[in-house]
Amino acid sequence: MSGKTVLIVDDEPAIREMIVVALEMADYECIEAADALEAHALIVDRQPDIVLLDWMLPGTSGIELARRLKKEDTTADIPIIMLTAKVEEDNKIRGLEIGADDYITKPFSPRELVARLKAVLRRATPPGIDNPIEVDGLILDPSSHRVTANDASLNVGPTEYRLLQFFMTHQERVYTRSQLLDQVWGGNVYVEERTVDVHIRRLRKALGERHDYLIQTVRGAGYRFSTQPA
Amino acid sequence: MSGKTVLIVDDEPAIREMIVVALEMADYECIEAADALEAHALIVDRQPDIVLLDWMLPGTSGIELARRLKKEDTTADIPIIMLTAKVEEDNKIRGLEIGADDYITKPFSPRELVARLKAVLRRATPPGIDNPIEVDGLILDPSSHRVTANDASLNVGPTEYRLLQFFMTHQERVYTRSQLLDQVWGGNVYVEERTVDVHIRRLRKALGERHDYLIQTVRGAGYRFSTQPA
DNA sequence: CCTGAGTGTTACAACTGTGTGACAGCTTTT
DNA sequence: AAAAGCTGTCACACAGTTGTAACACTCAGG
Repeated sequence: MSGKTVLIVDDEPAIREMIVVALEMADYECIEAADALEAHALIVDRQPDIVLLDWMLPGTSGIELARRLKKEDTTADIPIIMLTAKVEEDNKIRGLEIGADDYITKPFSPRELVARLKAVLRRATPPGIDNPIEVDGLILDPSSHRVTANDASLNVGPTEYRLLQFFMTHQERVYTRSQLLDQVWGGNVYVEERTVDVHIRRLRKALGERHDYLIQTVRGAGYRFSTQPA
Repeated sequence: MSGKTVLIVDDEPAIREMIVVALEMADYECIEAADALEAHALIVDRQPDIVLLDWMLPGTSGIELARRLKKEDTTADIPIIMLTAKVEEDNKIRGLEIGADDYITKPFSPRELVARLKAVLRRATPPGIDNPIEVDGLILDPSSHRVTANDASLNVGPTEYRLLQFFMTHQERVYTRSQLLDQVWGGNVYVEERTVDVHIRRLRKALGERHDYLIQTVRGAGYRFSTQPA
């Protein structure tokens, strides 16, 4: 039915096995890795649709791997769900900042896992080399690298384009300035957070009055792309 | 109190009867099925909150039914507790057992059964930070940082949002102003207790007449979030 | 009916977060 | 080499938010 491939990265064989069973029942194809290196190789090789990544790994930590994946163009679009052992607020936030698309705290039920997986896969539009996204007449077409509204091409700068693409593939969710810097600018650049504001402004301006409502400010939190007018 | 519906699937009428008695004493509504086919029909028809599923069934085995339920979207979210006759140490079997949301080995005490049931049901709707919480049409969605009623976004300020989130994850219990300051404002700020009153007022106003009954004053004690109109 | 404590409500000044335009350094195009 | 475009940062303007005080109201007990 779905046939999606899931990479499970955890050093505990028992946990991997449990997840594999749960996911195979839900008709996912599973591949496994015990450490970050093996995981990285498998990701490049097999290009899974999503990665389940344990927080604690021997050697390179899970978060380190996540950061690296998000940095490389070929892997940046693969959704990541972090598995964390304890309920750690800091970890959660750090994980999301780095680019994990969701996180689950152990212990979790297989049902919960599958539900989250589905949600993330639904949300994350596949790397869409040529998968135009359309929202309320606004069209972003990655294949032609163009943004269109009412058959008229909009003049959108490179950064604004990436920003818009990220937003359109991650709608209805708030992102902090920090998260946006990680996701759109790419993890390890040092840029002021307020810079995001400026590019948001430029993006809104480029979208015009017809569509600028899509980029919404969430005071004290960040920004959100939503079709529902705030 | 709970009124949850439990489907009991077992081919032994005596065992079903024992379970029914135990669960009805704990205020669960019970429906029964003797085989997989009957069970499947009842699940689709009655949408129970949880399924108690015997491992060994005539015809289609219990695990077969479980797999099918998890595959179909309309039933995948219903938790399953497996009843197994023997203790199987084999990893694969254990994995399958865990593939359900919990399992119990016969013989078991009624008290244990009820305890497991409660635990699974509690996990089924985790008060997780990032799952939307819904009460009487009022929805708070942390991922989009939004409060909605009747498909319309409510205008809730940052502090009111945090306050509401705390209340919705801690319903049916009174909190003093001091406790609320600790929990919502964060332990070490010096703020007058009466400030809580003002934000309660703002929150009520934001919720509107439709929902402001949820925030209840407990004279001399503090405030409470409850679905029962005081 | 009166009283005092507890709570609701409003107004407001200080504060904080965000919008906006300008600008200098850079890179790419011409 | 010049022009055009892009980027990041800043300063200032502006609007939303916050905590507090003041006053109005409610409730329980005498």
